[in-house]
Amino acid sequence: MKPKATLKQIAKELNVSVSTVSKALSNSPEISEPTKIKIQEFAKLKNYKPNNIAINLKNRSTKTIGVIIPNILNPFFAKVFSGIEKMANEKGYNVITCISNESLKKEIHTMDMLSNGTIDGFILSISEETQKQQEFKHFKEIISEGIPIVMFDRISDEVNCDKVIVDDFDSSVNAVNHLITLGCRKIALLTSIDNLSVAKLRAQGYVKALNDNDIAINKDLIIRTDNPDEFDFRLKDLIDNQEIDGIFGLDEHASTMAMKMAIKKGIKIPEELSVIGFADGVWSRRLTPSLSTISQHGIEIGEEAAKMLIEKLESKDEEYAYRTTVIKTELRQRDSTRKL
Amino acid sequence: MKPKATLKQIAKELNVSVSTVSKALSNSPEISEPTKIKIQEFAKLKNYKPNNIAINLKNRSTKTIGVIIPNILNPFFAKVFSGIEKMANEKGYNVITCISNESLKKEIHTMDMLSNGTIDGFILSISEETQKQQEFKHFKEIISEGIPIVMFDRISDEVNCDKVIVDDFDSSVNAVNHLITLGCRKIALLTSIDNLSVAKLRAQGYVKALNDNDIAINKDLIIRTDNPDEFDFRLKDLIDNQEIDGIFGLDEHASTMAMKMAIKKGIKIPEELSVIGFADGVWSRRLTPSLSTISQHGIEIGEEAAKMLIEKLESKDEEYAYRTTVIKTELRQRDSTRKL
DNA sequence: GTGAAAGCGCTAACAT
DNA sequence: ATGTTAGCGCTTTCAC
Repeated sequence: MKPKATLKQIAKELNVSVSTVSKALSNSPEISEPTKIKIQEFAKLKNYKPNNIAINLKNRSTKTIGVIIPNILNPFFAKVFSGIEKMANEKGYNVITCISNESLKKEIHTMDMLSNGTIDGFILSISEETQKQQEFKHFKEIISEGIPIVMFDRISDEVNCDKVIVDDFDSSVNAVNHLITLGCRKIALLTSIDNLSVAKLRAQGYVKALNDNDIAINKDLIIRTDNPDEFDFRLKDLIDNQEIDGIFGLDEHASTMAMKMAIKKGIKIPEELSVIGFADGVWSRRLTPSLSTISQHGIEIGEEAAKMLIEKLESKDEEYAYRTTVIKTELRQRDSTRKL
Repeated sequence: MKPKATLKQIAKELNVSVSTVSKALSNSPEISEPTKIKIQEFAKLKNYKPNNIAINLKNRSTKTIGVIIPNILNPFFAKVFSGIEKMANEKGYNVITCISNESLKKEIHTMDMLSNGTIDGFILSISEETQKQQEFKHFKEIISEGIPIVMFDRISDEVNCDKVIVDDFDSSVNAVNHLITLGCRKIALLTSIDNLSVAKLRAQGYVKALNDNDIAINKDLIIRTDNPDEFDFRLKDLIDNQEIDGIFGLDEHASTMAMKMAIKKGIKIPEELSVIGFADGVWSRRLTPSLSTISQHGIEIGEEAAKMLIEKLESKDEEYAYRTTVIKTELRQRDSTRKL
């Protein structure tokens, strides 16, 4: 194992000063061609790589973004993450990733660990526990320390920062309207993530669409909980005892469990029951029948968030207004909904 | 936005020297109680956090692990990643993640970018392109620079380093034996990732199991390709024209597409056809019927890889033998295979 | 008990 | 064209 080459060593071996080496390697015109070439070749020979840590210390910037994701096993977050990583890389930034596991404590701990010079800014989606407890002090503190934050998907109006969101409300109105156009009148609203801000917005969209179409809200067709087990239990009851012709699922668990139970009961999809759900990733296509989805363009969300953060980091403006970008969803009609 | 507190500033404001502040904050017994308390309280007031970059420079260690993952949208890798992140965090390490996107060039570029002091070691799974081209020079170089690597899942025998793998061969023998026990005799072998080392091992297991049970290999029941479109095309042909009673899928695309096409053709699963596939994540449970899988314990793999790397980083032994850990898989019987 | 000084590896303003 | 110096923020040895 060769010892790592440093400017100092190279300088000594070549009998020049450290600054000469530094300048030669950065191709400064101050240095004469012959010495430049000599130094550059020697450096290559020694496999010299400038120590990034030293450069970071000097620049007081790390070109590194801290990303905090509630749960990487959720394909939506995986997509957003890959968008962030892609954009960051293009712009020459690295990405330190932490998974909050929906825990407020881990979120706070992570931000504390990284906000000491390790990263230049954060991109994050608020953990479930944080949203439940409405505890946002840690975000505000970080921002007041001059570290910019970009929030995506699960945001808080209480925190002043850049945001990238999905038009959850409009998407839902649109999706439920689509079900109604297909002839559905008894549309169930199902969610197992009711504690999240996005679920609330989506549920409001459902109400709006029904109202607009003069369809009465039937509470018996609505399951809103944040407990998957309770959800499954109530879902079974709903499928067994209620008559429905449409399902609007606010999360993947809700829509897929509903399809599974309906198929088990012998209900024909889409002939007797149309299903639309929020979902990401490749799996909705693999179901039989494939699931019609509201797709959230996670990669774009990630790219946009990274772009926003990097722009902020690289702008010298102290006065930089906070922006909120909305990424439109797309209704992907597959085989769980009838064709018009 | 408050200016960041540094030792120097605190020292000046308190009319003491930098080293006194440093010692006081690290609770050194050299400093008298009163000054210690004064300094510590003032530091807390100013929200002082020691600059990590400076500490890294001093220690010539970053407590950061570089992770390179071929594709985070694959739930297996997402699981491994979450295992790595969890263990790293417990041990006080951060994780810089890059996605190679199955590209050799990106893999090389990433390793080059990070091996300049940014990270202490790597955990990675080799990209598809790298495996195809059998190009491993960059790994060897990094190792010769003294930066340890732990490879997982997709590894190369050519590279000398710690490894964490799955017992792909044995798992396959076991899974195919299970199908045979269920009475299957015409078992299809399906894969759309045939270029990967793991697929080759899994295919060998299939052959072994058939041989052991004196079942002749029927080439018409085997699809091995690395092109999903070609796979789908050949799969349709196979389902339409061959008689099969079992399917062994080496990747998620293969098993799920096979189930989808079989259901479409009216074949009853599991009554007429049993399906087992390698798969991770929650989705195999959501299919109808739910898919019986060989589950790879991705989280454990990640945890083990992180543990290995950190042990290596923290051991002063120059002579540290390379280890290969095998994580056993588990056959999860669900509804796509008959019960005995 | 406190402080001065050196040094981690690098850059850049300022000599020579 | 090359070298000297200072400094990024911190720790640590050595003086006082």
